[in-house]
Amino acid sequence: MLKQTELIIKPDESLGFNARMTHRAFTRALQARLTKHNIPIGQWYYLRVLWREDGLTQKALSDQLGIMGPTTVVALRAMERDGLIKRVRNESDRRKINIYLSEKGKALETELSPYIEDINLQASDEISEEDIEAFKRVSEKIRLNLEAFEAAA
Amino acid sequence: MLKQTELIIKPDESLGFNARMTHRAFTRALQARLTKHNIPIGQWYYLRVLWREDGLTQKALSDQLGIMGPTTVVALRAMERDGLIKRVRNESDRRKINIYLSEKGKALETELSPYIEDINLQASDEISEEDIEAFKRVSEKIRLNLEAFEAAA
DNA sequence: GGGGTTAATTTAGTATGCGAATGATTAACT
DNA sequence: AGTTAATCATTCGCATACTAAATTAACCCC
Repeated sequence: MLKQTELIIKPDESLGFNARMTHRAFTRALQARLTKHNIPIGQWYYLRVLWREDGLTQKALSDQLGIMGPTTVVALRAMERDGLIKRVRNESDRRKINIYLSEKGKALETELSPYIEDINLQASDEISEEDIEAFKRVSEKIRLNLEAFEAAA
Repeated sequence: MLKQTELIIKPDESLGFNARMTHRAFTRALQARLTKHNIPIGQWYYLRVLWREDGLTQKALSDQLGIMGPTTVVALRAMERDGLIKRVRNESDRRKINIYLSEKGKALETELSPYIEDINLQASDEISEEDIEAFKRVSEKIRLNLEAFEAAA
């Protein structure tokens, strides 16, 4: 029994809803795979960056991932506890802490990194190259638009 | 200092990363506006559906929004506490609980619903109609692809 | 070189979200 | 009718993520 006011955008047609659902689909897919290795998805993000570039500071990690500092602190603390990383106070600027992968953390790359390839491959199945490009292009433009919007307010 | 293995997909080029960042941009934009009205974003989702169709069961709300039952329970409990909804045990099937907006909950529609319009408008600024359609089309296809993938595993 | 500002990290508090397990009720099947 | 299965809501424990505020360290400017 719908109300007469059909003017309200149906949730499932809005850009925000689409972004939300798509993000959750990726998260679920990835989490399902990582659970087998006892790696929470929140740690995966940091591992992935560190595999490419070891020794980053917490700030640099946060910035690259678009994740707030406090969230990073909690994730990295757990990762150190689990022996995936070492946190080393920077000697030339003692405000900073550099994050280095342990052997265990490095070794996970071979095991885990195929997942992202798998998932991206599956996700883009039967979607044209042009559409994939459009998706990325629109994603980025939306982010820029909303950032500009926030900045203005 | 990048490692020589450039084979790993850069995070910011993967579909998953794009979906994640875009979702967060929407969330931030919406949250900033809702905070002024003391409405947590987790309650907004339910309000939005109820404005269109009042009296749905918790299960129906969860399904429409793609949110798990336990999350819905917590959100609706807070909403009842805040006087936005009434939870009424269904008489013909006493397992169900129907959710009805209070006057206060209904009244919020006029105040809050413009936001989603604003944000969607801003988000889609300077993006062609075709690209918007492609974004939605790809979003949905990705979800279907990943669901099929999960089901297979 | 002191005082104020900025930067990086941390703590505390709260909200959101999931999976697994449980309770309560109804439906389905002998 | 009585047992079993399915459905809806809930509780619990944990992970993720934010804001606000505190802490420590570095920088800058007079």
